[in-house]
Amino acid sequence: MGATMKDIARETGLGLATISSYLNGGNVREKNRIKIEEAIEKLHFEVNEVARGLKTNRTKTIGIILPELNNIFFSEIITAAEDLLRSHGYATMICDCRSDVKREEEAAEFLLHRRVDGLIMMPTGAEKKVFDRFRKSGRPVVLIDRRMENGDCDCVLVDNEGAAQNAVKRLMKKGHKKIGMITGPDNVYTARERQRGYELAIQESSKARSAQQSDLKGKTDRTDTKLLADGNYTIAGGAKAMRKLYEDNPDMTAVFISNYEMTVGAMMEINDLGIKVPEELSVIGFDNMDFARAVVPRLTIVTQPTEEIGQAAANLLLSHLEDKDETSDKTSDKIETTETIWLKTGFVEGESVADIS
Amino acid sequence: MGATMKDIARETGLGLATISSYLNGGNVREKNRIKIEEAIEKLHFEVNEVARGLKTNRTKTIGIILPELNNIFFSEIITAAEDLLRSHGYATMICDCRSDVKREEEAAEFLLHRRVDGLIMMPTGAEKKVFDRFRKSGRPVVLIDRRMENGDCDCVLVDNEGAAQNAVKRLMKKGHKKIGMITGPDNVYTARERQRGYELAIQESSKARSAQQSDLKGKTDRTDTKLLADGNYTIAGGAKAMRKLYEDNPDMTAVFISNYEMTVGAMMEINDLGIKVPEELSVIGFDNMDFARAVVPRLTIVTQPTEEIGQAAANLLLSHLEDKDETSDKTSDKIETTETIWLKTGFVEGESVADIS
DNA sequence: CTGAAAGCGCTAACAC
DNA sequence: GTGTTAGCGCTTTCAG
Repeated sequence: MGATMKDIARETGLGLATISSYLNGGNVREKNRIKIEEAIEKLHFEVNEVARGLKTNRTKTIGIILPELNNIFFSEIITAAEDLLRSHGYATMICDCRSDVKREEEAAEFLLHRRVDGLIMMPTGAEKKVFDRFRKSGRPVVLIDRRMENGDCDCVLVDNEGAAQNAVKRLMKKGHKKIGMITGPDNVYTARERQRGYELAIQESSKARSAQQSDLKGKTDRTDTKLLADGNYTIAGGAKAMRKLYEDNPDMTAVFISNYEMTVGAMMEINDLGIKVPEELSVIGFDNMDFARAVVPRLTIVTQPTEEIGQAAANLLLSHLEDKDETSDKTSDKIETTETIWLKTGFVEGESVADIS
Repeated sequence: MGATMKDIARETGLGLATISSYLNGGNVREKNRIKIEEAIEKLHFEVNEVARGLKTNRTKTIGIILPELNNIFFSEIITAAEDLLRSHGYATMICDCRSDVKREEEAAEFLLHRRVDGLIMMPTGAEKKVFDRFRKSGRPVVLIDRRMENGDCDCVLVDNEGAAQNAVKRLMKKGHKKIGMITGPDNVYTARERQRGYELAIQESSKARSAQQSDLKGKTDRTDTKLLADGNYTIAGGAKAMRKLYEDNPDMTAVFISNYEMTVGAMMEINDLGIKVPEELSVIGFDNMDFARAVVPRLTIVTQPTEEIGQAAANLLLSHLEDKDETSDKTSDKIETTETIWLKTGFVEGESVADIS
């Protein structure tokens, strides 16, 4: 098959070390450099990264485990991460676990055998032990989007709570008081955070009101559970939740939907019910600009900085990888502190929120 | 780090060949088998696929090059292919070339160095030489979606022409005569095919008509170019093309849009123009069920069997890979005939086509 | 069925 | 700087 270093050593009459040195950016005498380059050209030599990996115990490959590749939110993140990683010479092995915990574990096992140098993971339900074997063998792990329970692990997160709180506050500023929310499943980290943001906004406003109206003081206006409906982060769930909210709350003037799939579902249902947006109902959705722009009226949405998330994860990983290359083996098992990067969400105004103040 | 075969040989008192045989499914004496399994358990041994790859010259890794990971059509294909490949023990290295020919070449180079066993590629603009180096070194290549010009290469294609023709015919059956089409860029294979399907349908119907009306016989009714508008396969392009068609053809009653992005763009424009679908204009779009269902009225669309495309590509590749494992080295350079798999598109009825017959 | 030994293509001391 | 040498962890003859 392909020519090896030995071949080009023979061709040039030089030793293996010289060739290796050349290939790795070392100093080589000018005329030898030319000879080597000619031989490489002539023999179509290309380094065998597999052999190099065996020797250096570094595959220059990053594993990525995610719940669903076929999902705009994740694929945007991966695109950014893969791009950055590859520009640093790293390949990525992507494993889609279809939101299945068992498959997720298998994927981790698979990547472990492949000896990837590091792991980026958007956990489905993985327990700590799943990725702890990576870290025990000195390979860095970066979590995205969802935090582990006992999470002493690097991660890149978005301020879900703040984003939801902000969205709801904006509705309030436009005079909305009865605001519904379509929530995600309880067992998903981001879903809980977003719900908490909503609740904080509601509580804050009721506190402000009770401060003004002294007669109401002390009376705590808790979240009205009728205004919450679980949409399970799916299209069908979002549609069903929308209907429920609408039927249970005739006086609701606005709804906040906390992920993209549910936003699609809710819009379908809104259309089926013949509700006019924003005249009869104001809507704030989540993620995916394209969809928001294709709907009538254009949707006001919370956006997540997918590109930055992917880049942040890749950079975090790369910094660990490069650290390790520099420090000697003796210090490599020093206790590393974990880092959490928080990124801000965005907000894009459409025409789906009415001012009723 | 991890234990090696040597460690478990020492632990069990057996030779390396026995361990290797066990690991590769060979026959091992029962009591030795147990000893080996215990040692593996105790030492947490796991095969090093990198070393194995160096020895066998087979990395069990497939390279995938695609124009855009962040695209539902491609990501659905990849998801299916990756799934199947991984169930056969193959990892996938995905390279997103951002629809850039230069990046595409770099990706091929990159994967070549990584010694992937095969390549799945959805070409952006790659010339034959880009992947010919794979095939020269005996590694199979499967092309998806777009055919190469001088294409003696395995590929998985969809009957774009037939799909477009069928869509237009369905419009005709409902009484539509002035049917517009939003086309893709000339230099993309699928765009040309879809346009040809449209033209065939138009020509066929005019022939049928002229057969009935003898006075028109011989008068060839060619495609009316005013009814074609290039949308560049993008959202913005689709919107612009929609507007042009609408302005140029006051009597147009239906439009066929030939990819997903342009469908989104066209819908945006249709909404901006205040056109009522299907009362004033019938619409047939392309790809992406979710979008079709979220729009009012539900869109009638042509669908592509993305899952099957991915599976077909993976299977084609796997069949070559397994062939090679079985034949001896002497026969491995036999001339292989290339195979092309054609898949049928689907059609999902929505409520965006009116019967005006 | 099992053991010994060679070697895949590369890097990394170590001498010169 | 450059050549020599010894492996990285595995598979694979070849004997026994």
